[in-house]
Amino acid sequence: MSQRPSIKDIARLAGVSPSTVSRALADSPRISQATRERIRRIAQEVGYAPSLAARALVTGASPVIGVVAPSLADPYIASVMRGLEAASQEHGYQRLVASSQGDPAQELAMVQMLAGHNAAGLIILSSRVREGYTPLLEKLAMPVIFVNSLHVGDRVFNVMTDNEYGGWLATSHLLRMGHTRIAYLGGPERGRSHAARAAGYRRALEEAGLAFDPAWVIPGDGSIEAGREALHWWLNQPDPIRPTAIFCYNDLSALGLLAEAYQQGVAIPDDLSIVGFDNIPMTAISIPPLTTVEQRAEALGRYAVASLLAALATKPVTDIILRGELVPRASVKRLEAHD
Amino acid sequence: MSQRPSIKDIARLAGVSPSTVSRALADSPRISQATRERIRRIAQEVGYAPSLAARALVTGASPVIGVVAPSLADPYIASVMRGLEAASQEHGYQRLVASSQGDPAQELAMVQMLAGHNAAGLIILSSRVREGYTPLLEKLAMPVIFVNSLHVGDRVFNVMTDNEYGGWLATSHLLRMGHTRIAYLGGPERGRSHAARAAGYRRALEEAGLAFDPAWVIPGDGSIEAGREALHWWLNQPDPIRPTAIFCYNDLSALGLLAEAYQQGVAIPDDLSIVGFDNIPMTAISIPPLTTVEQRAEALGRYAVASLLAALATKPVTDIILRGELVPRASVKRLEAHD
DNA sequence: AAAAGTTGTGCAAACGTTTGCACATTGCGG
DNA sequence: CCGCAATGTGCAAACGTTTGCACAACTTTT
Repeated sequence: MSQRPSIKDIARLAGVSPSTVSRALADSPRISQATRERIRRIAQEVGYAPSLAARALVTGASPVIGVVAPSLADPYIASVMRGLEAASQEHGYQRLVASSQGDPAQELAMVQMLAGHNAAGLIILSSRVREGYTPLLEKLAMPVIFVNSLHVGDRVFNVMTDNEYGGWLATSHLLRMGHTRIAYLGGPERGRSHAARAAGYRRALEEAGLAFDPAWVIPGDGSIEAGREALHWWLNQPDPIRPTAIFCYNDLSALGLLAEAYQQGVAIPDDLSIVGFDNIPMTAISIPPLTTVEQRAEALGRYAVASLLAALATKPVTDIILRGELVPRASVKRLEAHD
Repeated sequence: MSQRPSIKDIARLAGVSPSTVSRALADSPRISQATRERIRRIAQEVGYAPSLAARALVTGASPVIGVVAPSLADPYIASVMRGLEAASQEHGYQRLVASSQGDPAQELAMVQMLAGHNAAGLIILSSRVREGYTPLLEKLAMPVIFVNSLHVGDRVFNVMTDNEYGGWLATSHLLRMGHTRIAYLGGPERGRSHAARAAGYRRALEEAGLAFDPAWVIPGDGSIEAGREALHWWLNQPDPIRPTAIFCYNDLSALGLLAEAYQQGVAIPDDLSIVGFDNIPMTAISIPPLTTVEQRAEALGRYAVASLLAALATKPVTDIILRGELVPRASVKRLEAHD
């Protein structure tokens, strides 16, 4: 048996027509119990696996969900993937995963490719494409779910973390703990999440009657390295007006900051308080454990699949916005009220 | 344009036959320059994207590599993925990724499914299936590369870390640093890597004239939690003969051990020395930075793709074994030689 | 005992490509 | 002016499924 067995081979062995085999395997009610079982048994014996390509061709859709992510190395993405993974598995869908390396052009190319696979639908994580999606999305015959970006279109839906709220939450927490000089370590410039978290940071400050100072928005890209550099930025600030706290775009850079602080002899949280974002697994075991904003990444993934499935069933779908909670740990110090 | 345009639509618009369109798009030399360009232009205009399902059906293979991994949440797997990702992208292959949640039965099911997609080949990471692959592999019409497990078959090849050597390396390092009471925190029981690392651990001990004591192989599964529990195991050992060092199956559990030690007031490395395995990014920023064995995960991924491509081109392929190096950091203390 | 329904099966078309082969047109040498 | 190669294009089969329709063999109703 050098070639994979096809439905015809089974038909020959069972002495029936290919259509009967197809129906027997698909549990059609028009097939007698006896035939069904005989065919099933033979299929089992020869190790039959249906050609999904052929099936996709005739039915016009295959049971795969196309997933595009900017990177697979990011633990936050990994968590979303887990949610996607679990939820899609439960519904018998597989995933075709492509990563765009954070490059908008690549992202568009990946989407084109996945479309060519007759994917049932697309899930796009943290898109780096801002404009320029619309013409492409219109050509796509399948529904598209964006996770943590915001796009509009005919069969386009969104599932997101309320990043503005998250940024506000983190900053408010620092304010409540008595901090007034709070910096923000930013994320990837083109990402929407970064802009929203920054906006929440700004709103919290202004609500507290504090001025927003663009000089205290530290450029970064969400990497460990960016966190290390942020610590040096901090060290270079003139002492009296130095920030007492930094809210970081994500946990990864917060962790980098923590590590560098340890090496440079800066005590966290005594000299400097830190808040992260995402609540990745590592934050629970960092030293000190990191105060952060839960982002419910796994839930994000599950909701994305749920929305896609609903769209496929042409049920009504609405955009979903998830609010995380603050996870207070040990990287923030309560400051005395000075008077 | 509600439906995706097909080759026939283009043919009609260009006033030629579908076959001519196919050839023009495939750069066949039998098509005149003029026709080729006209067809190209039209295809561009209508936003034509070929149906990969149809192509797969007739050519019998599609440009996707099936990848099976036990989990996507593991940073070591993430690194291998990055290598796979980059290398396959470079050669125009896409990846269909499925995760088996560490369950052998699921793993087999995933392989079946990927076969149904006419994948060009399969790459299987850290397989949890020991026997029982052979009948399936024989039916598969495509080459299969196993990463960090060991299977044999007609078009089956292996790319692995020399885990036995790695285990030996880690243990030898501890011995060289003066430790004689060394425990091993194990990994997933069914995984081959665990067995090999344990074997290396044992060999190093025996070469040094020390007895291997099965009671000092702490059961674990490579999770952060397993590391935490290992610390409590250590605390429960009677003091005079307590191990002075633990070699951990992977960095993740070593990191968990570190965190728990910090919480319980156990000083690393003063009270206890730790060596991990994998050299995941986090080890560089843990406190203290973790001594570990580099596993060259990204290289593993690249080599896997390279082997697969070679097998597809029916070039000779040999199994590849990668040796990592010890990455000495600060989690191991040098013990005085007691004369 | 004929008509009508029920049950199980097969035929053939369709999905969008690729590709071996045949055909038509052109230009060339003899 | 005929034959022949070279060049460009089309026809039709094939890939492995699914599915609407037709049909045969029974079973039930009248």
